[in-house]
Formats: sequence, C-alpha cells, structure tokens
Amino acid sequence: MEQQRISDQIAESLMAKIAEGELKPGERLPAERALASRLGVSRPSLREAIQKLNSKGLLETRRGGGTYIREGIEPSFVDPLLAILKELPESRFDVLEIRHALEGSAAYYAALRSSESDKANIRRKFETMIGKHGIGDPMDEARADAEFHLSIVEASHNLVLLHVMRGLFTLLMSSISHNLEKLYTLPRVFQPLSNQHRRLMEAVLEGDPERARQAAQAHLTFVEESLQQIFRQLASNREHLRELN
Amino acid sequence: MEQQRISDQIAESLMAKIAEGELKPGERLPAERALASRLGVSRPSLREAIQKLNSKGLLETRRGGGTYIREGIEPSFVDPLLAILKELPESRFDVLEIRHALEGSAAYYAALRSSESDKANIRRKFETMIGKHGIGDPMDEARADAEFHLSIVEASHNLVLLHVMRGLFTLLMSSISHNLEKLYTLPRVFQPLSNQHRRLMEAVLEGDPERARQAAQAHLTFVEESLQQIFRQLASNREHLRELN
DNA sequence: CTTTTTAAATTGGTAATACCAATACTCGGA
DNA sequence: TCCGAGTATTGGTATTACCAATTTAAAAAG
Repeated sequence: MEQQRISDQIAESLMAKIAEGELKPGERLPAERALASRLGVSRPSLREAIQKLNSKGLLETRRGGGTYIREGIEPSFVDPLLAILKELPESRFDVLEIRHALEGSAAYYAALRSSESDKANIRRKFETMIGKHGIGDPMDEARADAEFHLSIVEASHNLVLLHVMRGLFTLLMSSISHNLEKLYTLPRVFQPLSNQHRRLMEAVLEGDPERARQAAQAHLTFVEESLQQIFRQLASNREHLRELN
Repeated sequence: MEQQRISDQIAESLMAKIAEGELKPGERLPAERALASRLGVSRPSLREAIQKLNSKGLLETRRGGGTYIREGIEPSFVDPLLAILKELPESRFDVLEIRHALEGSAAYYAALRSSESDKANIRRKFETMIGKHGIGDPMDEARADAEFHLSIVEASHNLVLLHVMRGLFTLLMSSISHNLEKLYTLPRVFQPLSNQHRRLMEAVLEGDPERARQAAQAHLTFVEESLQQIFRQLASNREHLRELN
C-alpha cells in the first residue's frame, strides 16, 4: 500500500537535498545518465522526477547544456525586503536584531544535534575565515564570516532556520557591503571578533548548549554596537561636511 | 528558435482541454499507449507530461487503474520554498523553534516601542480572537490567532521581522491546517492558551519587556508541547489501525 | 602568441520495446 | 444470482538507440 512511484521518491530526495543546502541554487545537476546510474534508477524515471521539479519551478533545463537549480528560491522570504531596505536604511539594524534572536537558538540546537561531519565542517569554515584575514579583501572575509555562521545553522538541523538565515545574510551583505571593511580592518574590532568566534565554536563542538547560546548572543551584541559606532561616525562625518559647505 | 519540449506541449494541450471542458473532472483519460499513439508521440514523452500535471494536482493516477482528472481544483502554490517544506513534515517543528526564538524578541521590542495606535490594534485583534472561539470554524480561529501575534510583531517596529514572521505563519498554516482544530476545540488546551495570550498582551500594553518575552516564550513552549502530544497521539492511532489489519 | 574556426565529446530530448505489478473485467461454476 | 479464478488491460520501470543543441578543446589561421 505504501507503493510510491520511484520518480516521486527521486523528486522528494532532490527537494530534500536542495532544502538541506547540499545542492545550492545556481549549481549544476549531474548529467542525467550519470545521476541515474548513481541513484540506481533508469533514465526515464529520473527524467519524470526532473520534469516534476521543473514544472514546480525548482529546476531549469537547457537542452545540451545541463540542468540547473533555479536561483531565487531564497528570495521568497527576502524579495520584497530588498526594496524596503533600499528605501529605509535604518532597517539594517532590524536584520541584526533578528540575528540576535535566531543565532542564539541556532547555536543552542547545533550544540545539541551536530554530527561529527557537522563539527568538522564548522572547524573547516573557521580556519578558512581566519586565513582570509589581513589579505586585503574585506568582502571575501565577510563572506567567509557568513559561511562560518551558516555552518553552525546547518548543524542545528533546522531547515527552515537555514533558509531564513541565508536570506538574512544576503540581505545584510547587500545593504552594508560598503561598511563591512571597517568591521574587519580595524584591529581593535577584529581581535574581539575572532575571540568571540572561537568561543562560539568551542561551545558548539563541546556540546554545551547554554554556553553556545550565550556566546552567540555576546557576539551579536558586539557586532551590533560596533556597527552602531561606525554608522554614528559616518553620520557625524556627514554633518561636518555639511557644515563646511 | 524557441523550441519547446513536446512534453510541455502535451501538458499544455491537456490543460487547455480541461479548461475548455472537453475533459471533465472525474473523467478517465485514455490509456497511455492509446493516447500516445493518437497524439503521435512516444509513451515516455506522454508520461513526462502526465507527471507534470500530476505534480500540479490536476491529474490522479492509479496503477493498473488509469489516469483520472481530479475533482477538486486547488489553488496551486507558486512559492517554491513552500512547495519544498510542505513535503517535509518535520519542518513543522522547525517553524515552531524559530517562532520560539523570534516571538520573544518581538514581544520584548513591542513592549519597548509600541505606540498608542499599536496598542489599540493589539487589543482589537485580541477581542476578535476571543470572539471567534466556539463558533465552530477552527481555521478561522487559527487565522485570528495568527493576526493577534502579527499585531504584536508589527508593534515591534521591525519590518524585516514582520516579513519573516508572515512567511512563517503561512508556512505553519499550510503544514498543520488539518491538525489545527484539535488545538482549539479541546477545552483543556484552549483555556491555558487564552490565559497565555492575555498575559502576553498585558505585558506588552504595560511596557514590561522582560515579562513580555517570558510570556511569549511560555506560550510557544506550551503550543510546541501540545502539538507534539497531538502528533504522537495520531501516530499511535495509526499504529493501532495497523495492528488491526 | 592570440584569435578564430572547426570538430569531437557531452548533454538533454525523443522514441521503441520489453517486462513487471496492480487493477479491472469476464466468464464459468456454485 | 452471486462469487471466484483467470485473463486482459493499464500504469510503472528499465534498456537501448538515436537525434539535436551545447559545450569544450583542439587545430588552424592571423
């Protein structure tokens, strides 16, 4: 009675992989023949599954080119927001407030649920983030920072949370990208940041939920205050310029 | 130059025939082999078209039986993320975990920042929610419940938070709609819910951030546990049915 | 050495065929 | 008239082959 079409099973499994982030938007799917043999199914069955996802708008197929995962899946939460943020710069801190609430929980559940591979991934992202510092590309460093935080969110094994956080990061990146370098180049800001990241990671790796939550919240409080200072400074600079006119 | 897949052409033609009434709901489609040869296409191509319409909910296929045109015409969801998460039942509790983290903050900031009109709006939504109880439409009651919570989020004056929460509510509604009535019809569940709502509202109206946060979190904890119980009970019911076979 | 051209490899699209499994139907027997 | 077994029908899956568009890389021209 539990007889499910295998094309449905395939479609479900692919959707799960997209939802879990194993397959990222814009990425290319393996060729049909290769994927079919890897999944141990026939090519027609795989194609039926692909057509379904295609009609749902999750995939995009170009004849002779390949099958790609459609972009614009995350913006379902974010899309209307980009317009808002352009009109209302103050809402930058709205994003930080939400991160403050969410990252604490993410760290908490990550400490509880993370598998060994999750932990290895977090460590790897931490190392690359450290390695990016001082090379001179603040945007690259910011991306590595975001990926470190997202690796913790992934380890929380909450798919909805992962999607929301991804949306928030793209939002944050696009709204304060020009001010990010300040956050990474000032030594008296970077050193505490690095320490906070390390404490957060260690709490998660050791499986201490409460400490992880506190570490995440302390980190976000610091980021929030640092950005506040930077923006205040910029504002006062603008004031000075205005006086000079 | 814009070459269309013939499976798409078939799907389109079938949809047109359904729309024009040439194929009526409940009616049976010709057998795949017959229809394929009548349309002059191969069976795999026809099958791909059928799978697409199948995943859109327009057709219903029974192995060995035949393919029928579905009676109920449901509004098809366009949101890809929604489509994904609807297929993953675990995501229900993912949403609740996030609400747990976010609604506490929303209540906190609402207590700090709400204007007089915000407070009036919250009161109004609370009254309508109470008024809906016992009339017999659980879905309507659930909607009023959601609007009450959203009125508090609005009062937090965080636009990004408002958008995220709206998305989460539609997700929650669509994923547990069939189980919602249990949450509102059982008296021993409704009474505590109502009290929690009142305490949350009072804390916000009186401008007590910490109490508001605690009230929101206590409420979510209760909802989470109640839904866990309901789902566990449903699962055990299914077990019993299975034993009877 | 760079640019352009061309040919081969890769990839999705379609078709034909065979066989399996579940269902529907028919016909014979009670 | 009803019921049950057998058969035909129907959807599900796999295999194979070939076509068409694209991509890639090698080769040729500058």
